[in-house]
Amino acid sequence: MHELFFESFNTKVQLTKEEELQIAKYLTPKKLRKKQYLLQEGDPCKYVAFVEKGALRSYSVDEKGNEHIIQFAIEGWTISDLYSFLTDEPATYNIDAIEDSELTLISKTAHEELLLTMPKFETFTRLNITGAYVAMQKRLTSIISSLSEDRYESFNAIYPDIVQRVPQHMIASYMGLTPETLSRVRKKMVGR
Amino acid sequence: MHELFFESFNTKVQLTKEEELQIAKYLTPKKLRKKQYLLQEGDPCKYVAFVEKGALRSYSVDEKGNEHIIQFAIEGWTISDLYSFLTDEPATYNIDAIEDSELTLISKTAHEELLLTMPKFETFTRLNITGAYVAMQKRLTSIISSLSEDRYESFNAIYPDIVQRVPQHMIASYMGLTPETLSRVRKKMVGR
DNA sequence: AAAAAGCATTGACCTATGTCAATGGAAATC
DNA sequence: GATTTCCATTGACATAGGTCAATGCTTTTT
Repeated sequence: MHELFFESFNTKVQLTKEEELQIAKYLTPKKLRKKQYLLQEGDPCKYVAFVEKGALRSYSVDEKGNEHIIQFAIEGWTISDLYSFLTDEPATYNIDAIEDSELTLISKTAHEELLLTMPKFETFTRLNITGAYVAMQKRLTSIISSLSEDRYESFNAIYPDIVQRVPQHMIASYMGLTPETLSRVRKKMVGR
Repeated sequence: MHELFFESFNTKVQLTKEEELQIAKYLTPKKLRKKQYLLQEGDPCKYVAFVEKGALRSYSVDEKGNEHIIQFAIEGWTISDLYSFLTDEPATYNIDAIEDSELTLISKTAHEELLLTMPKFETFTRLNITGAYVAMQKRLTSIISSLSEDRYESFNAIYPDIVQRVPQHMIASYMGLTPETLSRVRKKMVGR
């Protein structure tokens, strides 16, 4: 239990066995079946979830009922509605499982206590959020400056595993395109 | 010197006078004239800059020579090419001054030493990056799910000061639109 | 095994945004 | 104060992407 979580932790900040045990007390394992929600829009987000196994997505739903995928998370990734988690405001995103999944949950109180008592946890958190920030900035840059064709190509190059595991219309949603448009973009690319 | 920097620091993490003096040793003031570069694409990003006065932008330039603004930074904000700063890779963004500006710079070595020696600096850094992450996620969400008209309206509501100070074509660039399109969007909005 | 649901593709058509060029005014520079 | 540069706007036209509807295939459910 929590194997991958600690593996990931140790590659960023090295822990002793005692520290691992100390942190483990604050962690909750959770299994989620495909399509089950971890979080629904309007509820406060109570957890940060680390994916041990499976795949999840966070997404918003607009007035017309269209879903817009904000983030995918597969093994080794973290997912949450961070704004809601930090402020206790109602979540603006939904999070659900794309595949049957196993998670390591960190509750808000656990998160706060760990930050106060374990400097290494704060470092781990800082490195995680920094990495997420840099990744998101790259995504933003490509959205405002690249053609959809190039964006799909680079998504394929960076996340081939996600392309394999996730239905194409979700990739389209993540890219801010309709499924039809992504289908046509792909068709155009085959030629070359 | 560094007044605003410490004011901002203290609202996030309270410092003693001694700690302020300790940190101040690592800070460098810098003035930048309008249009001067703080960073040019290709150079390694050596600083994180806190804006004491003035306004800056970071932007990328695509193959066609079009500029795409990634971020604005006015008084109290921080700007950098974080990926380049952390990895020493060549910067992919340019940063320049939109107005004559005064900055507080933190060099890479200063940043590293402060993180190692001052837990409060790590907390400050973590809170900053977390806030920046949440803000950027909101921007991303609105780009992939809102009409340009709504996006401009909400940009106006959130950053009225930037709209006042920055030429409209830069707002367009930030929104991923051409100046012509933003001009038309605005025209359509006047009616209502 | 049969039925239902989910998914990718395609066509016809529509809308938003981009491109290019011209204009006039404002601001910066000399 | 004159000149130049920068900037926002507008028109005509081109293109990317969205919408709606139909089809056939695959996966899931019963």
